[in-house]
Amino acid sequence: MSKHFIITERSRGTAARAGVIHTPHGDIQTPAFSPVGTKANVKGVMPSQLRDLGAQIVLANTYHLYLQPGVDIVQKGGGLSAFMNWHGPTITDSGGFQVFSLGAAFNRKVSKFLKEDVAEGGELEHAPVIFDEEVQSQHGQLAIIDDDGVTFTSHHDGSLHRFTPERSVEIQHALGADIFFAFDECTAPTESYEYQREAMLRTHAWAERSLKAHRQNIDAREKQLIFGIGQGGSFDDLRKQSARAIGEMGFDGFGLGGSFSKKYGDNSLESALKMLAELPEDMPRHGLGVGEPTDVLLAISYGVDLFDCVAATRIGRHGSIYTKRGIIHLRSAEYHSDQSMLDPEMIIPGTEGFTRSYVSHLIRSSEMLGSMICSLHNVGFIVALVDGARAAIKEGRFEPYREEFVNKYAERRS
RNA sequence: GCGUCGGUGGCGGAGUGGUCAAUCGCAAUUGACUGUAAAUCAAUCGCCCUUGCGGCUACGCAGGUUCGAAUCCUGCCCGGCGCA
Repeated sequence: MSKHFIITERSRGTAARAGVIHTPHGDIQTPAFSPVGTKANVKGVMPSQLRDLGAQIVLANTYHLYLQPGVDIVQKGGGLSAFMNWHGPTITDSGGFQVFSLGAAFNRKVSKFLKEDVAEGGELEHAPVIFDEEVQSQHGQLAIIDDDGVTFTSHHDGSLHRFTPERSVEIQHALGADIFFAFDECTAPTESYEYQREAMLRTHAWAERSLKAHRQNIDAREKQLIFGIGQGGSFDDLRKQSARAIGEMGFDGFGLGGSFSKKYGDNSLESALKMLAELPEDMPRHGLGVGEPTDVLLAISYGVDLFDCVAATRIGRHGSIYTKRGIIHLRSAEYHSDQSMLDPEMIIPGTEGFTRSYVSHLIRSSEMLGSMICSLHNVGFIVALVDGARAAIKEGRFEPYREEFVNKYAERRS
């Protein structure tokens, strides 16, 4: 069925597999990690460096590029890949996650109309806004969901916009990534069963519409792959139901939807991963936002082929790096005069020769080079980790590879 | 030497009779960050302990006024500026 994805090796004892995805911009050896370049750039890392690290794909975001610089600019630049001078395979996320992160579906908070939204006559002056107490202190406001789509205000200028599945697909066609996602509604694992089910069903309906919109564009369907996203939160039956529904629609691939932040508990990822067993075997699976080292290996063991995650660049920018013995915070006094190499056990191309003391100084003094070095290291670390997993799968030793890494990674915590 | 302004926590700088261990910023310390509204955010930041709307010592130094002073008065020390 799907000529674009071929599984070449399977791991014994786990669902891990290695394969290759064919795209117009080149083949992707899977499993593969995609650094996140939300606004058509991986923060602090040059495309040439990404290539040196062995990164094969970059993921960008529909919501952000739509608002800035605008789809037409990206299009005139030759499409996402050329525009950002990457020239390799790219993925775009649909904007569905923003529906969530902008506050809307956060923590089952009741949406309410703010006073300012209502004019004297009692009529809405502009779109109502979802109000969320948890994010209120940091951010203002946000987006509102209905069955047809999402209305939101730009975080740049407050202007009003609306995304529907059709609109998201249209924008993603214009951006021109090799792989893109159907518009979905992401939820927190802490949502109630009722809401989780509602959001899942809405996501399925949006998936159908996204797929239809994609198929209607004869040009785009030749060049781009569309992945449908499964949801269901922390409920096994919903997860399975969602996987089956999305798996049967005829998508080119599957996106594991959700938010797996630690604040939702340690098991939210693993319970969601079980849904993958319900999918057609030869369907490529993408773990959306899965990127902590041990999570990546866990996901691979469940048959995930692609990943993207902001963590590598975000924690790097904030001065933390992955090591085989866990995350370390370079800002810490512990490393202020530590003359050892950044990570003696994992030397990433481009970071050779930098000492912990030096990078600690850069971070402490807010020099951007510090953030760049740490980001580069972290992206390289995850790419290498996944490369290692791929090699291990091919050699039939994925489980020992994973076990060794996980054990060592946890050492430091005690 | 005279005049004048000023001396507050690691630094900068509020406070100008009471609820001040002292707003705030920086630095420091620790932590968070998983489809990026994040080069962001949070906590701690005089000493002691049984960590409590607890005890103690603090606002250049020494006295004084007052129920009560970082805040008012006197003297001294130090610094900036001006005049000699």
